[in-house]
Amino acid sequence: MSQYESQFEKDLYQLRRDKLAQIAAIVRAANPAITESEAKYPNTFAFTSTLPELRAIGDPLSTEDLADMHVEAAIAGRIMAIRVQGKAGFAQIQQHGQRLQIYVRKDDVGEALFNLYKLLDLGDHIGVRGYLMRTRTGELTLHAAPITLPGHEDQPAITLLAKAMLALPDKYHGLEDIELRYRQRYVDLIVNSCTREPSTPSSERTPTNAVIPGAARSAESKDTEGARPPTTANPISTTAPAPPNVRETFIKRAHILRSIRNFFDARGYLEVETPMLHTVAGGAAARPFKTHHNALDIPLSLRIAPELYLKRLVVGGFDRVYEINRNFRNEGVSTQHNPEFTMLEFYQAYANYHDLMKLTQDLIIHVAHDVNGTTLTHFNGVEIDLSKWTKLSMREAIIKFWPDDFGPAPTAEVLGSREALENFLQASLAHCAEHAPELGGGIATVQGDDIERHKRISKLKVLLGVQLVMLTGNTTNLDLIVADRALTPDAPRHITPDPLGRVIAAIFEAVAEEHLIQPTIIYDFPLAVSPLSKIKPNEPDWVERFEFYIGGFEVGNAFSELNDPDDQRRRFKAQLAEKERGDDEAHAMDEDYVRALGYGLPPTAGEGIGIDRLTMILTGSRSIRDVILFPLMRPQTRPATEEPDQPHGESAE
RNA sequence: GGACGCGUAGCUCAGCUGGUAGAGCAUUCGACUCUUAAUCGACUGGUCGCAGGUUCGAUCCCUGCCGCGUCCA
Repeated sequence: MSQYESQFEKDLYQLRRDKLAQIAAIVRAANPAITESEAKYPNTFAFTSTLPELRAIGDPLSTEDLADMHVEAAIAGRIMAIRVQGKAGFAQIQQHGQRLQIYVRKDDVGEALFNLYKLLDLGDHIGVRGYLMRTRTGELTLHAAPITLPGHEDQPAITLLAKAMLALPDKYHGLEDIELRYRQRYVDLIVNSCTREPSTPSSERTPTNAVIPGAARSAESKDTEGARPPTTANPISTTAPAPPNVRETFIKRAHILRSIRNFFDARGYLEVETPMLHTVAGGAAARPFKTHHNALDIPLSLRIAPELYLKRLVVGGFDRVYEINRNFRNEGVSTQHNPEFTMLEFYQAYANYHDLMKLTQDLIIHVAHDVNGTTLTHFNGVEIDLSKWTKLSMREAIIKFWPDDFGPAPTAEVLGSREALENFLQASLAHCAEHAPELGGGIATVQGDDIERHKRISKLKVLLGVQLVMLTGNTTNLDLIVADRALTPDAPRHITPDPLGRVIAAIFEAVAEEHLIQPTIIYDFPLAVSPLSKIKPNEPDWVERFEFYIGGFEVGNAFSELNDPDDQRRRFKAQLAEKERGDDEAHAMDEDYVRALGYGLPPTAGEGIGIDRLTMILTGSRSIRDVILFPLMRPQTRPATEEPDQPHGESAE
């Protein structure tokens, strides 16, 4: 397979090799001591300021100030715009997500260096020495010229540091193809990391009021990475939604992780790392990735959760532990799922789920303030206030969000008995069929808002119909629900019914989840879906567990941990029975974990929070792939093309 | 796994129920010593995702496949 994706690319590569050789010749003519390879790919460049640092110095200063002060500097960065006009030229250099213009004039740098400048291309890394000035239009600019700073005397005003052999995408539109942005994240980061607005200062007339980038940020944010002016939204965008500032998103992600660690460190939690290679993948309901250890010749699974190991540590006396790392679940990809994702899990001895409800709110508010400076965030066009939380029990949520089209909402009693729920679901489906008959004729007969309503109703009809089937085990009445994969018309007439708790949990997801946009804690889960949680003192079918939802999806999951080894063994056995029934996400038996509980797990509460999803909320990213640097993609099959000549005889690496 | 949508130059996109493809930017060459989506002039660049089918003729219509996206599971 060719290393080039097109003839264009191959020609360009050769052209750039030629230019690189010419540049090396110019460099070596000026200084014969420099080797060919050093001239083409220098080892280093001694910059005096990062580009954001230099802008912080220069932005507040007026044209006159700059002329008086003669601020000399050496900077390094990537060329993101270049314009040559006769015997002078401008270029924009990008570093740390910011840009600074440079001005190169033949009179100042000499003929040889100006020839070198003309050999530069979009995307090249260069080092520039010079002094700050403002152009006629007021833009802060580094005027390339010899400088007198110690160590920089007699050094060239322009140094090529690394040549771009491939062309950057359109300088105006950038890279908008979503697939390419994920596959070639490096290109995405280059071109979608900076507002394309020229760095025009507000300071020409009122230098004292000028905004210094970074000055407005919180005191603990000392890193230049984070130092950006607040105007990061794409200012040029007119119609199409521009790609987000990718760099900003991932800087924020790092900030979120740092903030979480600070939060837990300050509360006496120990950060630990537990195995990712498991002999028994447990701690969650999910299918694992399977792999194999050669030397030991044993099958292994990538972990689906660190839960059981973290609780072993609490048994061992680490009363407060947390872990932030990758989990792997062998499931489909969507805007909310990536097969590998980052999870925070933390455990606290002598606490229960009520304590964690409080801690969760504190954590989210802490992180939001740390990272965004506010608890307000925008997601899917909705403003979310992360400081205002609602609490509903799962049963309350079902009642509250029960859709009108399905008649009156169930009562608490209905949700307490199989027979009552069966009768209720039958009545609800009948009510829907009777009161929304105009929507039964297909989507072509409905218009406008009704289409959305129709979609919602038919989706719910299927989901609730399926739950009725799962409740009774009777699949006879399948005409309603053939859309469901698990229940095709070929399914057997009678199947083993689901436990009541499972049906209730499924009904909750169907009717309530999408409404949980503002932060909401849903507490008290059915025992049937919670094999690791402690039972509620007065309700043997319900456990002390909550999940919290933001933006319409689950972000975290927490419970008072089951610490009775006998009960835990029974629950695992019940899960094995589920597995026998065909539920391949049922929990596996973990004998060693039960043994650990045998030594005594103190009363403990634990929680898992999806870091990717939390990052989505805090950065307003609609897709999980926008907060994962390299989301899983199917490998691309490039057409094989002949590659006859390799001009420089590359070694096979 | 299912439904719908998308795939045209390196990038961003046009392309009329069918007649072998266009623009801007980038590239290349030329002019220009304060430009900033620089400007002006000239040129180059394509197996129209892949494979079949219908047709005298397919980027366009049909089928299958591949990749991506959105929604659903």
